[in-house]
Amino acid sequence: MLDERKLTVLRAIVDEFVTSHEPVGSKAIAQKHALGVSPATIRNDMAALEDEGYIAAPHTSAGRIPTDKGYRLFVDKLSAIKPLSSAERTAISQFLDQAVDLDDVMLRTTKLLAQLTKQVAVVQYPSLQLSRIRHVELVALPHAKIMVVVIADTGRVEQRIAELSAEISSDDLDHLRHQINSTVASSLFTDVPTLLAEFPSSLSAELHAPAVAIVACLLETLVVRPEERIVVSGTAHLARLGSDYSGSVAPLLEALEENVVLLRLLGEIETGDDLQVRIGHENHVDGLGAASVVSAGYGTTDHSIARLGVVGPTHMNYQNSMAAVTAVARYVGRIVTEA
Amino acid sequence: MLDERKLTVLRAIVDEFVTSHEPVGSKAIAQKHALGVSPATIRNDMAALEDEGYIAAPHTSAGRIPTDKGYRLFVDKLSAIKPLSSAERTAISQFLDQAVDLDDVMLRTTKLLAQLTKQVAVVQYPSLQLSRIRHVELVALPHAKIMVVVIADTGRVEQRIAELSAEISSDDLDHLRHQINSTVASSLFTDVPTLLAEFPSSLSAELHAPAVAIVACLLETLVVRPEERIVVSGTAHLARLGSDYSGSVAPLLEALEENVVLLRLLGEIETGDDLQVRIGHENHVDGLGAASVVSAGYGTTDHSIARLGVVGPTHMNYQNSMAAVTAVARYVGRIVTEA
DNA sequence: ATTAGCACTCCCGTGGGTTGAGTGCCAGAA
DNA sequence: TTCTGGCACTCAACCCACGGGAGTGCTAAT
Repeated sequence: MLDERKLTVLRAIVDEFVTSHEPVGSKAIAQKHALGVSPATIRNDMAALEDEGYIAAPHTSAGRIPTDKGYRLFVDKLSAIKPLSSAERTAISQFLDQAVDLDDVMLRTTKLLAQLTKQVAVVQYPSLQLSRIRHVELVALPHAKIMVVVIADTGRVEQRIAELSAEISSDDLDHLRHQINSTVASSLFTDVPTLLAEFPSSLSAELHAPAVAIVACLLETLVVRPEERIVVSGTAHLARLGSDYSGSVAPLLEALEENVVLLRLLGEIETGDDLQVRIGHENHVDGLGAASVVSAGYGTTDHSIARLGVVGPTHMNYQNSMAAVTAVARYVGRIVTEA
Repeated sequence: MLDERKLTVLRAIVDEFVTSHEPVGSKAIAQKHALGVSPATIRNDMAALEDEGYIAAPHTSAGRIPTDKGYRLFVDKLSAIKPLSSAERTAISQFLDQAVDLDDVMLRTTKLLAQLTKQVAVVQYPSLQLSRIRHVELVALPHAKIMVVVIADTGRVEQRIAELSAEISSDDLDHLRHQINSTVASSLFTDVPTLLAEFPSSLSAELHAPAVAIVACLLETLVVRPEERIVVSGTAHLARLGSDYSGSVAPLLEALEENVVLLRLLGEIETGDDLQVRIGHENHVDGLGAASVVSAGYGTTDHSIARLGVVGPTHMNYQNSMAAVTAVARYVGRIVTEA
């Protein structure tokens, strides 16, 4: 069906269109890509590619542009992800190593990805679902309120206010803190409900009520409604798109502000090597039919704790994006897990 | 120079242009605004307004559009800030009261402002410079590292890692924590350097080194490099602008990602009633010559701790924006200071 | 299987004519 | 003086016709 040369032609069309953003004709391919055949031959191949649905013509007398299916084949079979230069790699690690806390790591990562790819970068905070508890801190506030601070092993810090029915003594609070920490320290967030289920009953009567309130607060924060945080950067790159982007940027900007949509775009957290590319309508999000997402999980090599990626037009430079996403994910994973 | 009717004409032009985004002519004003005079009279007034620089004509046979100077006069003298409806007010307070922690308050505030004004909303976290310390927590980590967590009275939480030269015992850490807290609790962040200057020397020899490291970390976080956080929302509204916005949206999007620029846009933190409107070139930021910023401080009534506002095209609806910014600032100030 | 040639299609830029909204100015009315 | 109706003028926007050109599909020859 598709012999070697037809694939080469498809690759040429994608390459060309990605740089020029204009329909590419048979002549241009014959000249710039030195296939040793005439434009007429290319035309026949192009007709075949069009029949198969890999390319399409905006109108009769224009060149061809790749379809989603064409990009898909290109990404799967025709593009070698060339690794970044060593200069780039050292730049990445240096920039990220300057980060001073987790927020800073996340911020720097988005900035970096956006700059490397010239696209919009999206980075998810380490998921609470997959984190372990490093420490739980209880801070007494006025009016019988307790601030519950949870520190995850990834450096992520969450806090919430619990309201008690009565003031609690400093000693009792110390006791509670110690008991809670020894119960849940270094266990998975998802295991916390089980571990703390019987906890209040194990205490003396007067500590029972405050313990219930605090545990409820803890569970609310970590399990019932764990906030999946996301950082976005590089939206200015969308302004470039303007006219030669078939969709409108409005739905894209909207999607970038909706955590739920973003998480769906980034995809499920998987294990292992999971560089993922979603092209055009594969995203199944209204208004993003002309957008692609390149994403990967980060964490330890065999265990992702969150995802990051870039969002751009379907005619983006996939090799570059894939390389950058892969490299950055590796570095961030290292930083976040070793901290 | 400018009699009453000319001012009315200017107001009419601004009103009309803000809704239609198209140059407005003398006939339209005479009809829609029932001034009781003929278009010819309006034309004379318009000629005068143009001489004074309040309005301008894109080309000979088009209507007039307000200049920056025109908007300025409009905002200063011609627009009554009509308060929000009581329905809107209760909606605001209900939505904000659902917030579960400071991050949530900030996030909800931007979303709310963006929705109310249909513009880009910008909210600054309570400035560390103006906050008081509620509590300092020290958490021992593996490898002789200490996580220093600072909780401000506004609910803001900052954390940083301090590296010690040797492990420290749990008791010693408790001692340090207690000493630090009793020294700095409820004092201004800016006073912390003075308060802790002599602190390490007051300790026993073996606690001296770790105390120095921890205090250094604390100062780094709070004073030397206090991170001014900012949340932005509603960028999708920029997509609407497209053609009838004289500037490009690219520099706007860039500015929105640069904290430094954003802080400059929001303006200095002042005391008292400080609703501020910067129109077009008054922003003194390249590429934002066609953008306006409406901002206000929030906090207690006599003491702002940060600012929030909206950014939009110069032809935005100032009354609406000013009302929304004022109202939201009041509610947020209440929530943040009473927590 | 490849290629040269050729007719065909259709986007796009150009130029001219027309339209219409809006202006500026003037002369007369209030 | 101030306002108004009238009128000539300007100029962006729109329409339309036209030609150039890029690119295609088809066919016949290699």
